[in-house]
Amino acid sequence: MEHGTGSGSNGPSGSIDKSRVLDVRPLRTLVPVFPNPAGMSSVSTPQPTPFVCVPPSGPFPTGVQPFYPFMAPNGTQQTPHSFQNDPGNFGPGGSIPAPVPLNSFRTPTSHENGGSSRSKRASKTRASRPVIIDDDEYSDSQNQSDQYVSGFSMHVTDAEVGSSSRKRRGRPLKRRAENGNEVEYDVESLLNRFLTSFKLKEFDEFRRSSGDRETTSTILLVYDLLRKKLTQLEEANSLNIGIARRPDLKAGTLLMKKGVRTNSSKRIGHVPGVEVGDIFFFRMELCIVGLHAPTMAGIDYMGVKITMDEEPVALSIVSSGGYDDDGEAGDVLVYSGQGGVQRRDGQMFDQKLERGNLALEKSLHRANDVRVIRGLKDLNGTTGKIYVYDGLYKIQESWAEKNKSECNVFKYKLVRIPGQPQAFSLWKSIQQWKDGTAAREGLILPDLTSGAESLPVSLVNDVDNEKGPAHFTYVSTLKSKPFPTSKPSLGCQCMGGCQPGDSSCSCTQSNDGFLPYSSLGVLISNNSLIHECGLTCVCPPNCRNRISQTGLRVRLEVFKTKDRGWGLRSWDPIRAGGFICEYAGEVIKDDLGNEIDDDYIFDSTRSYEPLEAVSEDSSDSNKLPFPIVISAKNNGNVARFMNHSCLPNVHWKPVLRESNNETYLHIAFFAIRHIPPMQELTFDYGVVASEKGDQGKKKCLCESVKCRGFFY
DNA sequence: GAATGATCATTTTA
DNA sequence: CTAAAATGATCATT
Repeated sequence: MEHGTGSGSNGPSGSIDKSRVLDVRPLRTLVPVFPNPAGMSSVSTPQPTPFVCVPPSGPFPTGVQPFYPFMAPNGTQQTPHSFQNDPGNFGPGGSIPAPVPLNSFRTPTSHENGGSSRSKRASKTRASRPVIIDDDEYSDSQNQSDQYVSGFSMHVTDAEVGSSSRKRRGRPLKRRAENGNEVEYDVESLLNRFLTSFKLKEFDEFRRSSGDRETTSTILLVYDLLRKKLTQLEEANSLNIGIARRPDLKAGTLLMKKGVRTNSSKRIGHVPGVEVGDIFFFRMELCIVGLHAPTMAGIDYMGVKITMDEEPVALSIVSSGGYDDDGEAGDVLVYSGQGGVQRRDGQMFDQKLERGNLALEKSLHRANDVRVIRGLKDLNGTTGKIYVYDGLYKIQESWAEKNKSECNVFKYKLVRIPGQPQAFSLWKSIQQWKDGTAAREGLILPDLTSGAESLPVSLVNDVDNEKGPAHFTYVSTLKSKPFPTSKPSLGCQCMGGCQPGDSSCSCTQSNDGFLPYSSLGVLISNNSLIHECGLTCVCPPNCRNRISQTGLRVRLEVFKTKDRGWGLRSWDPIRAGGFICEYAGEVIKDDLGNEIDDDYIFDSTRSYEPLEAVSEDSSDSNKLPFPIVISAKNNGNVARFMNHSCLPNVHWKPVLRESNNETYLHIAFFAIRHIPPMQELTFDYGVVASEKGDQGKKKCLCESVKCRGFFY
């Protein structure tokens, strides 16, 4: 059966000439199907697209056949195993197969009502369902309903509405409903506050269906805020519940329901507002920016009209990173199809050529671009994944293999389109620098801190001959002078480290009742001041509330920039809220009125644009208690190399550590957004009060869209 | 046929 | 390790 699939009916040559397939570029002719904002090609950006508007000469020009499964484009047989066992998908005896009929794929309606109308309907469905719980359940779950009061619940929960078999009996319980509504209002109003302050209330249909850089970054920021807030609330409540919840999904659902998403109209090729190399930490993040719509499935696809018929084409895949064998350069990916395993009992079946598998097969023959998102193990977190957008690939071939259970599994070989910025391959290089199998080009010093930090910091120059920055003494922490406190602090008594939801922890209380860091050590507090545990606290050094005291957590490198002197960047990915470093140096007195002539100054008294328009502070105690000016000219750490940007990816927070009658103030830097490896770390130096005139003003080279043109 | 409701498939996350 | 989660495609029904 190796033959017969192609020859007779496949046109003159009997095999597909790959170059011709590529030459035809069938999908270019489909451009009208994917309306895009002017100037935004839906197809691979680096490719020249001179004939975008050429009318189609037909859906299947000569030499390009309709779909034959498992025929490689070059005509070699890629069908090692028999498929005729599956009469549903293949024609008898290996003749022309009959895949799932194309008309079974629903026509996507015009893009404007495609996504949004459906989601409207979904929410209507939910809202209209009665929430009725019988008396027994109510009394049984008295405790639970108390949790709703103290904790949070978005609405009177999908879980109850969706899965309870008891929901139709009994009368609605007012009290329960009220409780639920009250709580719903809390999260609802929280969300509304976010949306208002980020001006997402009047999020228009255009930005919803097609994004841009600012839109995606705002949406991701709001998602992160919301997710963190839900995490915080949930953790504080976990003593009561003790069940794992999914703040990532809940935050996503809330935003989706509000229509706060972008690129909701599906498209082939790049997604506006998402750049090759961007990283994500949750599948939901991929959904809300439209990079990959399914929340769980690994293959995203859409129906594409081809004259009368419609066929699915693949849009993007998320590789889980488990069993992919990639090429040496990281530009090849072998992807396994979906299905074939019963989730309940783990029983395996042959995979079927339907859904995503069929779409990939079609995309192989249509030669359209497929976005690839690489899922990698997060070495920092224990279980988490990092998703790297690795740009566009083309499917080169497909075949089927038998797995251990003797079931057919589809395999798709994807090859990265050349000319795109480095993404996944960069990760591979970095790994090699770390394990010593490859040398970092331009390396001057393996560790400029000479062991002063917990991790080495490389000094690298791959742009010119400068051998390093001017001499300074590396110190890992601020020589902070204690400030007297009004109230003596005894410190907390958390022997095993501070835990969320512990109302007896005095450090938690100082932070408005919530620990400012998540279990992964990521900043989740929005307060403008962080109270960490101090000398008199009994908790151990690895306490979650001592993040800024525990030294570097990411592998940094000081590097020579093209035009801004030395800069700082990270070999490791940093998630939003991740701790980077503190600002070390000497606290300098400015009250003598001395002019500070120093390029290594941190000055908390400058005015800063608030990062979050939403202030969570409940009291004045969370305001910066005293101004601080730090010089890192003679003594400093990596922070002194961080350049200014008007659109920064790092921000600072004042951190207080109290002990007895003294308070130590430190300045800690955290990631504003997810930062991919090797992206320069920058923060906003702030603006000097106007009465000081233009002194110290410098021309800004940050090149961001928000650039003020100068900095201090 | 169109509109709607119900179910299913997917796999990540804690 | 297991359970639970959300979306969108598909199926079923009106």
